[in-house]
Amino acid sequence: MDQKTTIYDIAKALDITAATVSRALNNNPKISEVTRKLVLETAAKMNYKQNRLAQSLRSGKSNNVGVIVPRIDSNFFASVIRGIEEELRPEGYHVIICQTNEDEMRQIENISTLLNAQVDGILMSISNVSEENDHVIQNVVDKNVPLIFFDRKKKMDGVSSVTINDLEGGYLATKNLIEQGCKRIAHLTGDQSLEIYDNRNKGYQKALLDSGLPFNPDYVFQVKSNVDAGRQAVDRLLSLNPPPDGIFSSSDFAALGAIQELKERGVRIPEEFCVFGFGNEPFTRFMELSISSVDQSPLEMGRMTAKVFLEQINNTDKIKIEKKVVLNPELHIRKSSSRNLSS
Amino acid sequence: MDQKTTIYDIAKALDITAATVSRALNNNPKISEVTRKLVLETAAKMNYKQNRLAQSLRSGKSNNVGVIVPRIDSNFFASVIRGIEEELRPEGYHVIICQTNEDEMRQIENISTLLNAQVDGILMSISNVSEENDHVIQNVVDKNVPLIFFDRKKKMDGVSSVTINDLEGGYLATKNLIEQGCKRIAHLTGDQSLEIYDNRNKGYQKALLDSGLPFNPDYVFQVKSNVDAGRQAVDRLLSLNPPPDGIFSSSDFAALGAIQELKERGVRIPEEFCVFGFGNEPFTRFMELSISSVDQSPLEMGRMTAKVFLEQINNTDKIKIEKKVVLNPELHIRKSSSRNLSS
DNA sequence: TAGGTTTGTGCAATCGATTACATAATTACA
DNA sequence: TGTAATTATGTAATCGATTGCACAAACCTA
Repeated sequence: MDQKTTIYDIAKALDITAATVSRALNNNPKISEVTRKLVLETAAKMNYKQNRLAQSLRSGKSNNVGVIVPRIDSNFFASVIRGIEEELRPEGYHVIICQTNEDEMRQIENISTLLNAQVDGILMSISNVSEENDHVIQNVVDKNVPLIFFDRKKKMDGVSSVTINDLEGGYLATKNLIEQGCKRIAHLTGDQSLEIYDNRNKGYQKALLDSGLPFNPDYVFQVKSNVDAGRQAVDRLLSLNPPPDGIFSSSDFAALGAIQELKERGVRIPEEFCVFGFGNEPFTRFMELSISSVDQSPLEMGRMTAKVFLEQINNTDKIKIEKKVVLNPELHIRKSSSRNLSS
Repeated sequence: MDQKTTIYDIAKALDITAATVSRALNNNPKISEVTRKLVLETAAKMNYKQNRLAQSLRSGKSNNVGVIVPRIDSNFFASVIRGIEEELRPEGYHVIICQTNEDEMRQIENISTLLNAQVDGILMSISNVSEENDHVIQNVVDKNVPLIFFDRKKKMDGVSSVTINDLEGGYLATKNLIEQGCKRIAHLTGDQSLEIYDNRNKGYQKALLDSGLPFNPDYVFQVKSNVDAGRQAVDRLLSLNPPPDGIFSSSDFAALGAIQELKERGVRIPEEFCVFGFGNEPFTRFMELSISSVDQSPLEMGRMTAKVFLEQINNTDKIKIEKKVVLNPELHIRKSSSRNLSS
């Protein structure tokens, strides 16, 4: 009853061979119109569904692509995945999701099981950079399985990547704060082993330098990307002498925490203190005191990542393409950094 | 160079047959310890990776599970998927993501391609209810492919589902508004063909009834789940005579829009007007005027959906299990519906 | 030492679809 | 009418792993 009909069943029904059925179904020009029609009709009648597994085994293409992210329940990653899925579905690919939870072992496991599953490519945002990881990732490259990094990448020969210009994002956000009149801008950064945070930090420093403002290392805190971390950072920042009058946070969540803490302490935003976040999380624009933030165009990033993969998989040359796409960050300037400047 | 080593390669290297290699790798007790060790060592040396496609074709199990959602970039669905992935990964399953974008044709397409790909099960939140869809979904059941609905389900024999008690959620939220002293509570609902909205609506009406408050059809609007829809609804609600003094919205986004519009019109929340949302989106607790909302425990829903699938797939009896899991909604009462009651 | 077990491997089919090559049937053309 | 060209289909191998059955060797047991 839940028997699946195969081309053999169709063949038997029509007293022909499976080869003919296969050819008819694949529009092979060598098949007569009569037979083709007969096969198609019978296939429909018998409710035939192609078995992709068999096809994949034969062709060596699974039509599956693995996507590895730290977690899926973050607006950013979910949006990237949406972009990837929308771009790959029309091309006949299925998207397999793997989460690492920022755990190195899981990342290694995921890569390994994806390779076992014969995925046609791996699109990933790395969680961790370590020797062992390097080894496994290099393995993917050696196996000639297209690998594309997005957002959180890793410097590797022969690996394409799609990122945003984090340095520019950090630069522009900081510049905005400076233009608003902030003189002592603090920075909340993240795990420095990840390029994204390092680059945002560099952008921040470059902006200070370009504007002739001093760089004060005491104003830079490495925090987790959550609300509490932002609150705690403010707690410590306000105890400094002099305290800062602005924050560029690499995380919207930390920026929110900072704002909450500042408000509780009676600091007026943006009049006395400006805040700029990063990530353009939905809540940043929903707040009554909306939060300025750098948009990473995750949807576009996902689409682009998928496109780079498609280019790579359809590339028949023996020369490997190494493509580095860098998207431009976009500033969303909102109330948290908008003083009414009259000058 | 990117040649993949197969069990035949290992067999050749050791001058034995592939059958023996396969058995050794699968810890078949009929293999001598000497051979087993030799095979394992050689496999490691040759960097052998099992080809899951071949294995799947033979066994008829792909170890892939398809998850169909309207969209992935929503906090709710992303969290459910997180739960599903975390529960299924340890069991050796991969999760394939499909989005329908609420488009019926795409839903049909997705189901179809997932079946072609020989997934071991389909977990879905339906986008649409139509004749054609019924047909395709029934097809899944007939093929004996485990099918589980989550959140947005459909009444179908033999299909398990995991939902929350939406009626109870609507009831409790409305009750809360009543307890706060609201006398004329409006309701923003969604597509009535979806059970979830219908049930929340029913819960709302039941709460009114139980409390002896009149039900006024003019106070019920069907809206899209976005901010603008909430604003427009308030625009119309306030023109009624008498206008309502509270809103229970089936969507957090509409609730947010409603609040924004009310504030702009100078209506004080929660003093003059209370609002209760549904979904417990992250922003609801981040707002300065935090929004009361019904939590759907999406993570738990995802986990439970995966568990029900596992039970079903591991069930060897011929009797089909039809399991209906209903999770309890949890109220998160926040400022938007918290008057300081002294009585 | 003959006959019966046990143990470890090999043989070959199977899962379902595809395709190079072979071949039969038909048509074309001189 | 005979031969070449064309057309449509069949044969069988292949993708990689698994497994029922067969079988040889070694080990027991009376």
